[in-house]
Amino acid sequence: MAELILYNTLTRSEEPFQPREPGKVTIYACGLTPQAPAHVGHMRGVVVMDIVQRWLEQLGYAVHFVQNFTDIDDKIIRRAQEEHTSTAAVAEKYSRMYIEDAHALGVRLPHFVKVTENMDAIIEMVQRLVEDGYAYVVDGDVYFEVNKFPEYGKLSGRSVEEMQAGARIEVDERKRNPEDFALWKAAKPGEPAWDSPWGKGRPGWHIECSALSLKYLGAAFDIHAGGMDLIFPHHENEIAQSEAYLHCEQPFARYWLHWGPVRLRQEKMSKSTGLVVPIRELRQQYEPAVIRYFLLTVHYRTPLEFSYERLEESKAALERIRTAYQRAQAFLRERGGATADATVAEPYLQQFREAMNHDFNTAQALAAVFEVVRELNTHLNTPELADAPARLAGLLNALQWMMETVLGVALQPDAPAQSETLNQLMHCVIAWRQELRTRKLYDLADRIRDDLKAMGIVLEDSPQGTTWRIG
RNA sequence: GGCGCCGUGCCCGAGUGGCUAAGGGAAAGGUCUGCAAAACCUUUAUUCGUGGGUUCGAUUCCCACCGGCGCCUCCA
Repeated sequence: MAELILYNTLTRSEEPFQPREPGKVTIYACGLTPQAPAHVGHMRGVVVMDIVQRWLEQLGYAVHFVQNFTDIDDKIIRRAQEEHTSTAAVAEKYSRMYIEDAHALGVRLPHFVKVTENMDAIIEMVQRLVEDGYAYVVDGDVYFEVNKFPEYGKLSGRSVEEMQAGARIEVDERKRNPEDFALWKAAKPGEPAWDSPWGKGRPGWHIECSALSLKYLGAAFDIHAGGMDLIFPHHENEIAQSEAYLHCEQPFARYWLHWGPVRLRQEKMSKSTGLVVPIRELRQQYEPAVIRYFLLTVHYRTPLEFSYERLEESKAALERIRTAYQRAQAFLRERGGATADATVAEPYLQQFREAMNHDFNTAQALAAVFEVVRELNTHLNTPELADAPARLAGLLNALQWMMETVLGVALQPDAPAQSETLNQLMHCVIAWRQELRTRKLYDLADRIRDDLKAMGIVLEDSPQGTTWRIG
């Protein structure tokens, strides 16, 4: 196994990755509250985690990846009231949409878990925190007492004193310290509620991720991931309550991975500001592969500025990769295939692996992809080298592995599937048109080309013959 | 106010204490070609926000300043 380096928010440095258990990786990512259609910012996280999972698998690990749905909270309750339906129906509706969007982007779905289906684990955890003196009960609410956990602030790099200095938290008289946070909230009339030792209520936001990750992955699982905006307070609180629960004998998670925000007009894309591009909407305009490519052009921790100009650039860049891929495929098809020889591709594969091993640097990995593309095109342009189809096949395999297997970007556009019949038909059409060109009947030859173009089939003439591709 | 991140060519965006500062998009010129498209080659940063410092040597480390952003409240 190659040495994977990843950036750990907890230590603010890059570290060699060593899993809890050899050969196995456990990952937990905070999912979303399904109460509105997902936007591009959500999808960035989804795609980043998909890449992480894919690359770990390429390194030979068995990956167990769990993600939650916060299917009960204030916003869902409000939404249910607005839509005159139940909270369960709201959560179900938007969870489905989310899964559908993720699936469309070529994401391999994680093991989803829901809060409402794991109430027992949550209550058990809160109960133990109360028993152990880390939490206290007030009027049916349960709060975690931050002062009981001396390491509070270690993830986000802030201290309780600092936070009190800049206090903007509204003071709740019933809390012992302003920073204390709710583990359990007493039910208000008309709200969905669950029985607990403290009366009817529902979990606070932070406790669910701790309870679910510990239940499904166990203490000291490998990677805990989420958007950067979750570092404080969400992940800070998760650490406090989880490590308190574990009696500070084990760390909660070994590595903390956070992806950067997507911005729109210099501001974070977020529902609260209304600056949002729903992924549904974007999917109407761009095929999933282009959206995915766009998300991968920047390192995952860097903020990504959303713009249609950038998407157009991504589209053009992907087009370049696909053209080379299809030209090479067509060439090999004509030769009846070849045994792959990977020696030409190996330096680029090496470059690609190094980039991915360095904290999943997809932007850098794409440079290797384009080196392969150039090499492929050069081979195709040079008849004497083109006599080495084995090397072409090797490059083609490398390209396919990089783009499709690892990055998950489809090299065949969403178009009618290429069938053997279509291949044969195109073979004939090209032969007929060649005959016309030989007889200098260019009007007819051009008309064939134009008509096919209108159907989405591109013909390209070169000294080595005519090739076709869908595009 | 506190904590943290960032500022690289026309645009986007990797990166490193010293090797030609990746790659993509765009533009211009060339090659190929019946034309078109694609492709290939060349050109667009003696320079990496500004000013100091450390060092034999800094875009890369430290400090200050300017500019942008994130978090401190729900947030992917």
